[in-house]
Amino acid sequence: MKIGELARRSGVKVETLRYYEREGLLPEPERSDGNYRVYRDAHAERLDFIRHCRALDMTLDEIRALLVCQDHPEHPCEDADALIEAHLGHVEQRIAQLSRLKAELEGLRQRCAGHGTAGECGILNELAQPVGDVSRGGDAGVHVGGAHPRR
Amino acid sequence: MKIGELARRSGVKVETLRYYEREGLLPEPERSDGNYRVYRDAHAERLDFIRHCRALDMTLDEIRALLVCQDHPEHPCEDADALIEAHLGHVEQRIAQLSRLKAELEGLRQRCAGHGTAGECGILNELAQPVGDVSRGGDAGVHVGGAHPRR
DNA sequence: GCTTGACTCTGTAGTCACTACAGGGTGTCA
DNA sequence: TGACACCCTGTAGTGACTACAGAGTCAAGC
Repeated sequence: MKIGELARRSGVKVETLRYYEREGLLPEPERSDGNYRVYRDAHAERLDFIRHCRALDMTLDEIRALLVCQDHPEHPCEDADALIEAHLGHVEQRIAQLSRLKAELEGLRQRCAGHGTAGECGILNELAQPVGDVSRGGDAGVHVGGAHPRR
Repeated sequence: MKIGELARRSGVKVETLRYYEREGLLPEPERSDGNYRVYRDAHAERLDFIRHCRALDMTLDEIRALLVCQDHPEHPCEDADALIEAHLGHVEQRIAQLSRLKAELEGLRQRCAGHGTAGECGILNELAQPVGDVSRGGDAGVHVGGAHPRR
């Protein structure tokens, strides 16, 4: 199948497929006479794996490491286990952090009735205070992103 | 005060201060004879505001919008309120999403005892399945990042 | 054979919020 | 005069894509 069909089947954009190939996640497929990429089912399956991992918010580096495990089924799977464990830790940390943000935002919201001037607004006045202990401090190694989309 | 002192006081790196100036978040300070930036207390206060907003995971665009509200204290503060409300929604969506990921990761972890080969590993086998309904679908406009740090 | 249009190719640049560097200038102290 | 800390501008790198320009390929219809 050509790249467009793989894209439609998998829900991954054509540009992203080429990007994954450049990044070494998808092996280079054979080429047709006209230099078009020709994918096989094995590519589609590997892509399922990658998509599944990305849906779990893993980085491409983490996925690369898991793919190495998958490519060596005779090796012990401790590395894969450790990676999932660590990633779970990151997700939990991020949830805790966002929960703290949520609490502060709810507090902020309550400070304004919504029909005064900006000068009297409790939200703006509160934000003008130096950062409290809600800060994102301690992010080191969390690797689970913030509140904004990446696409 | 010079840029280094403002950086030390605020905990924001020198390069980031210059970046905020380029981005129009911090007004251009006056310059000394030697072309050094000379900051006043008003700059430090505005920086507190920005830092506070960043700690709440707002984008620079959102912060810019809030700064406009702050710079016009005579205007009504509805825009600021709406922005906080929308941002809170994003944070809540992201928490819900990460909670789903967490549940799936915990399920994955249970599938492997951790002392077999990669070929038998329940984690790797599960990841090889196409993405279920855990996908990040519906991200549109969430703008609260994933599970990885941005610095 | 020719045209149209959908598809594909490579390569480059943009996104966000910084961060890191190169190559130079300034200020202060001994 | 030299050493050193600090500052300046400008450029490029990060991750995971996304978007585009300019060119080539392929099948269908005339």
